[in-house]
Amino acid sequence: MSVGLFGRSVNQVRSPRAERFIRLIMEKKSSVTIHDIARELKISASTVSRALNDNPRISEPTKERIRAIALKMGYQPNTIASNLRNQKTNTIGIVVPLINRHFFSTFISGVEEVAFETGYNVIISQSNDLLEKERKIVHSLFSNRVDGLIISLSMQTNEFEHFELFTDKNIPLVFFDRVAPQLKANKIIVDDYAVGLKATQHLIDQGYRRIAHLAGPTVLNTYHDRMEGYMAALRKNNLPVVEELIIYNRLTRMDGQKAIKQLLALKNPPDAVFCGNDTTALSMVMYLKKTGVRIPEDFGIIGFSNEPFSEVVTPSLSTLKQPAFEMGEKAADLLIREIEDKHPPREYQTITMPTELIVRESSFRKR
Amino acid sequence: MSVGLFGRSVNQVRSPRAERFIRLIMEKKSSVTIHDIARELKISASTVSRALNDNPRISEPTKERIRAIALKMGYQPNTIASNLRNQKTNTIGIVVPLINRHFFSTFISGVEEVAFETGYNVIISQSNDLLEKERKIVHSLFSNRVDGLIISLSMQTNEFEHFELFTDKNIPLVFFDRVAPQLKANKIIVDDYAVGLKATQHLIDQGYRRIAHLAGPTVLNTYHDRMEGYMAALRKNNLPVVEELIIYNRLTRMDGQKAIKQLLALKNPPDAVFCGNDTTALSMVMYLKKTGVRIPEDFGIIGFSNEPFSEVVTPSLSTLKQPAFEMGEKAADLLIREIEDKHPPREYQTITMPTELIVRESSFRKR
DNA sequence: TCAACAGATGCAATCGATTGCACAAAAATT
DNA sequence: AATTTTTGTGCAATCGATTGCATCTGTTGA
Repeated sequence: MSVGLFGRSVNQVRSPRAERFIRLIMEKKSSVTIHDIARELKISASTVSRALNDNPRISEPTKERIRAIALKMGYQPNTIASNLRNQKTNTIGIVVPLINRHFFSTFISGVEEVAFETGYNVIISQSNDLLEKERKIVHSLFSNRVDGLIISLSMQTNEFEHFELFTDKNIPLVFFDRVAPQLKANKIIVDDYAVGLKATQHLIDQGYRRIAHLAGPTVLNTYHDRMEGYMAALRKNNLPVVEELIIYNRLTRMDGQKAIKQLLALKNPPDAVFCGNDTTALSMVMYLKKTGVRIPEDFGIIGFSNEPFSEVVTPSLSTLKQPAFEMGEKAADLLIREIEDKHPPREYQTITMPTELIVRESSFRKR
Repeated sequence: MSVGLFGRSVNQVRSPRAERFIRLIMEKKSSVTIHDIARELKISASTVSRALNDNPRISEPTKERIRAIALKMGYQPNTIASNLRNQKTNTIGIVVPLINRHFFSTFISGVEEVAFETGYNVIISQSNDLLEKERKIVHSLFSNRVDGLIISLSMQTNEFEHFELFTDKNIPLVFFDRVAPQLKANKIIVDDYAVGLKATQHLIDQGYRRIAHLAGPTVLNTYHDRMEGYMAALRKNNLPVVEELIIYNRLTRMDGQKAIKQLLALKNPPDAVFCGNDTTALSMVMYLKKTGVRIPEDFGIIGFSNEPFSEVVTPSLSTLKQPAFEMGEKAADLLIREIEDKHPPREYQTITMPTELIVRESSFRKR
């Protein structure tokens, strides 16, 4: 019996070791583990683990020996194993509608920078503005046990059940840009109402009197609030809010062109427009140039978000700048802070970032 | 003794369960595991695992019961545990110099799309063009046991030891855009020599005769090859290669402005320039407009990479388009194929993607 | 009636790092 | 000299999913 047990124990120890050995020598395929180091130094894996984590319970000379051998053997810790044991992945997930949009990629860049400094990895996914894809991604990121999630909703998102995976388990969640008011969670936004107000007031200050607005889907807070701001500015200046001067669409380039045609076709057309983004503002500029309307003399335009092209078109585009990079930094900061301060019961913050009115040629006519 | 042992065994078994139970009920903090499902159905975890993986060894009725309960209990698999056991993470790493550059973010978008379809996650990092950060990232991605890596080198990268982590263990690696010729690995590039040739030939065809070139750091293949192409085109047309007409710098906006000033200050200045990127081409256009030089009549300009702004500046910028999105798709495809076809001994591919000459106003003067 | 076999399920080890507890040796205290 | 305290290590369980092998039940065929 005793022999049997011994035999088995040899089996347990030897056979996998032998296999590992073969793999190591023959294919160089496997990696060095703390057990390999332990065996080499005839000590236990616990000690190796503690030494490499600089645990005070291990003596300095032992630590030295272990570190030296670890380096020599080319040891690289297996983060997966560590993650499993620690129930922590040091990874945060980001979901954006589309990675290659300037605002989003700049935002991500900000997140990544803070995350890297703090020792976090970033897993990025794009929802392509599809609810179904967003759902899958959120599930997948949960299964990958990200420590927290930063997300801007897809255009289609109108229910939020998939986020309960996170909220139920108290996994930190930060929404940004496109958020839903009913969600109890942290949010990073800009004051879109103020954006609408500032943009419209600027046009009024420049002497435009019949101002149109091209809005995105107003189920999204960001477009809704901007429109409210636009209307508030008109009222404040005793200008009428005219139904036919407000157009709703998805703010693509084509949408911009369609909208400007539609506006100019009115029997009483506008003399300026506040566009929901720079893309549509740009397509209007192009169209107006082609048709010989003078900007800003006959027609004023202001966009939103300060795309890279806005500064360099002719005429250059007035717009409002959102601090994308800083928003990313802030989001990462907020999220990581919450991941690491586990104790205090959650209370949700909404951080409003400043926007900056950038006046360029497309709306600047001195009186 | 026996009581002692029993006591201990109770401790081992009960105490964690009890703790889990408390967490589950009180804080809803923990997750459902296959063991929870197993206990619920009074079967073993193995069976649950097999059922959820649709293993034929489990009978259909049992599978049904397990699936139903799993759904009801809100089971979400723990990918970490699975990864550890399977020695596979279904994750690929991407390293780019800067995420928020149009070419890179579009490339990433392409990678992400293919990865998502194939069931892979993507971890993204930016090197900020710093070798030291690139090293850290590569180590970190290795420790996270990514199944493969896609990378464009930082501007500083002049040694490649850190990639041995991957090559030694036969972990697939794809370089793109900025690659090093000495690396034995898969590569996705554009034919930069052809780029230089096409751009320069186009300027010549438009009647420009004294053509300058603004090049990036020629240690990088991409800039080197482009310059070679430029020189080849001149020679082919019996035009002299003039030392002082070739300027090397890092291709920032400022660099572009400095370069055009320097060129115009020559006693025999050029009448056209082929810029290493659109950014510098743009800053030249801006400068020339300001100083009253007519484009394209007096001076021709062509850039590279077709940035979003290139189409919309006045005059619009001639350039060459690299298929960023398609390159990303291709890279992901190549990488994943290699991850999954483990058997065939590696042979390295270099895939050259087509570029497209886009002629716009900045270089188009019909004769 | 019993061996041979197929089908369904369970046991226990495994992936690699971490950690509470136990324990031995050395140092400090009385 | 005897006892307590400190210091340094090791043992074995744990995280959750997977899987080779063993086991059990029921069926088929000789």
